[in-house]
Amino acid sequence: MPGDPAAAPAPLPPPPPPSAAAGPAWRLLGTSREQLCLEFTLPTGQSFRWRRTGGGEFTGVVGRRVFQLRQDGGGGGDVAWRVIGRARGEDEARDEEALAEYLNLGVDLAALYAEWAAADARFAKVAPLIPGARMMRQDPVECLFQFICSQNNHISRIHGMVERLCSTYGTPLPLIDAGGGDVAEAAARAEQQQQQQQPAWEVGRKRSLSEVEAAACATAGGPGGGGPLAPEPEGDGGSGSGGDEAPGTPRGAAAAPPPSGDAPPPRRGRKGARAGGAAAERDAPSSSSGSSGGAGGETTAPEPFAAGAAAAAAAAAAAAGAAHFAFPTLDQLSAATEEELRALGFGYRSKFITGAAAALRARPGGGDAWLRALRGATAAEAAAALEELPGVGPKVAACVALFSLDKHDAIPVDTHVWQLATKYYARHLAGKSLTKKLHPEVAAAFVARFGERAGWAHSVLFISNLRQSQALMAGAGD
DNA sequence: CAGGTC
DNA sequence: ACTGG
Repeated sequence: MPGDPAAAPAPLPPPPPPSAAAGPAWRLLGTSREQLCLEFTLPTGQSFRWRRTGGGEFTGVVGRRVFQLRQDGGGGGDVAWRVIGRARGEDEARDEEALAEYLNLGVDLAALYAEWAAADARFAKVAPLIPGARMMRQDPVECLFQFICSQNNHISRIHGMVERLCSTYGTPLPLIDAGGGDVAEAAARAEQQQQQQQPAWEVGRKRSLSEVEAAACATAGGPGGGGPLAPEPEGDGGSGSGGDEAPGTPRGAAAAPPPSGDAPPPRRGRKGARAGGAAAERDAPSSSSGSSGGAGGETTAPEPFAAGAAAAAAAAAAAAGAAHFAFPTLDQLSAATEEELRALGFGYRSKFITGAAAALRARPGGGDAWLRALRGATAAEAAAALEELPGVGPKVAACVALFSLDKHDAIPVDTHVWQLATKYYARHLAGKSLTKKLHPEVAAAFVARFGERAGWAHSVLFISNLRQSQALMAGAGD
């Protein structure tokens, strides 16, 4: 047990870098590491929209705002934040409110840890190594489509898919002109590091997540607290970062060379003809595109050019320099055709995306409201409703329920959670194989042990397992 | 062969 | 059965 509180490591730099760097000023969230650890929250599989953009710094989009977050290495590990991009119409005064909601800051995580530790000795043992693993509260639509993309997929690829979905169909988010005028620099930096991050959620990973963890959330007298707030704001200048100007993007659903392999095909940008950020600002108003009830293998082929237009607009904006995009709305998403998505590398998930978008839009009152209303439903109701959508099974449904619909007791059961369950929390299931019927049983086992926020607790255990396996692999030599 | 949904 | 490793 590395628990030596008094052993204050070293004098670490003060919380937020005043205004040394370019861009908006940083502000403090006022949280502790035990309440919020970015390293255990942002890149652990809940969302695929955050990327590392510097030492211990994360950049991601929340709603229609582009946030940057970094954890204070000193004191209690407060989180510094700022907004570097924002859609027109979004009130700056509400930035913090939006972030607080997204991070579920109203929930006292430390108190929950204490409860879970009291209820489970195993949790008590591993939890100190995984402080601040907080459940986020994402937008339901964004969460749903992210996890439809996640099936049968690796994290790195999911990241790419989600990014392509956003840059192709989503609204570009203009960077804030922070008076300084170094906005372009910030954009370039954020953009250049897009392939650097290494999420965790995946077990078989052989990369080292350890070093990164050590840097940010290593707590409990761990590795000297690392150097989170590296005093080197952004000295990294122009490392070319390779060609970002990929030629082909999805044209108007035309015949695009299917990127057979896994090579993440086109990124975005294509020819930077016009500096149009305005063009893509609209929401495809194609009202009801007639498609409905096609929940299955329906191939919608509404207006070919509508999709092309949306894609082209976003592509133009991207080429013009936009580096961040809001997740596409259902209207924007419905402009996508299966062929187009396949060309973008979504594979067989393409029909799930178009199918789910169509099915949602067919819901009375709109898919967005329909999904949001599930926040008021029971976990079982929400799961059942979600599983009506194409491409959504028990696992994806649980992810959406837990990560965006306030179903804090939902348990996404994948093979790793299954192992965890049969080994510790539902021994009677050992030996069996995971079938759809057993999902509820597994979930019930976790709830029985951890209570109404079992989903949150399960996340801590999951991350712990990742770390554990990685540590073993690192130590085993091979 | 591994993961999820059909 | 499907798909990417």
